[in-house]
Amino acid sequence: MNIGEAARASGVSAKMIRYYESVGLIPAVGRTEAGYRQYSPTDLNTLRFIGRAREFGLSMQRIKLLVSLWQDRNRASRDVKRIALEHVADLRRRIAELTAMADTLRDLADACQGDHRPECPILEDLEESADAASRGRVAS
Amino acid sequence: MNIGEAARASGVSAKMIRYYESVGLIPAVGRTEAGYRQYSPTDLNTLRFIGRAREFGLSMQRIKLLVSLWQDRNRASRDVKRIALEHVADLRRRIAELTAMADTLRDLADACQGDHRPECPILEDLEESADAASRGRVAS
DNA sequence: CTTGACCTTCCCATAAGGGGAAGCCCCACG
DNA sequence: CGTGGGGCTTCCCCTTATGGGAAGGTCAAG
Repeated sequence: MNIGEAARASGVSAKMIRYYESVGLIPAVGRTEAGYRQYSPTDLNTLRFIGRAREFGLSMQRIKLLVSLWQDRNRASRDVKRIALEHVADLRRRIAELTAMADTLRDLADACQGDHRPECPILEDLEESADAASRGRVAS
Repeated sequence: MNIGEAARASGVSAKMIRYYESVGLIPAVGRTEAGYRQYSPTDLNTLRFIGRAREFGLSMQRIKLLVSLWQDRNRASRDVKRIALEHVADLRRRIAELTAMADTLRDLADACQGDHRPECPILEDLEESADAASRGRVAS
């Protein structure tokens, strides 16, 4: 199976398949005499696994670990679970950051008339808090 | 004021100040005969404004718009509010994505024993759902 | 045998920075 | 006066994960 067919069958672009190979996420597959990469059904499963893991937002680093565990029949589920929970913790941290941003900005926008007049609490906050924020940084 | 002092006073690194200048987010400031950039208190305010806006996760694009509105005394608060609300919407979309990832992964991890045994619903899901996901992509 | 679809590698670009080298500049201390 | 250390300049490379595209080789259908 050529890379294009593997891409269509796995949902991973040919570009990314080559990239995953280059960074060692997947082993280099066999080639035809002309140099075309050849993919087996087993290779397809790996690609689909990776594509699915990407949908969970897992980093290449963690996916690399997961793939090796996935292929190791003697793995301990403990190790898999740890990786998953680390990622969940990362996601929750990121969600908390974004939520704080959204809430504050939403509050400011609520206080903004949003009409033809120039007065706007959003700009005032960005301007005024800047002093406090920079003092905070200097002090820390 | 040299760039280093401006960086300390604004909380924006010298590296980023030069970057903001290079991408046109801030105008090129004056130079000494030796080529050193010179910053005025007004320039500092702009830098602090930008730094604060970055804390809200706003993109360079939107900050560029905000800075120009901020400096335009005849701006309409409507325009400012629109930019802020667009960003809030972006944040909420991103939050929803991350939340879905975290919830699903957390559910899978909950179902995983996390002991020495190899059985793990996390890996099984990544493996099995891959087919459905790729079929979904092919069909769409 | 040509044409077009496919494959290869290589380079470039993204957003928002960080790291660091080479070289010039400035000031203070001895 | 001079020298040393710290500050400034530009330039280049690195990051993540991905897309775009050029130049050139390959394969299969007509």
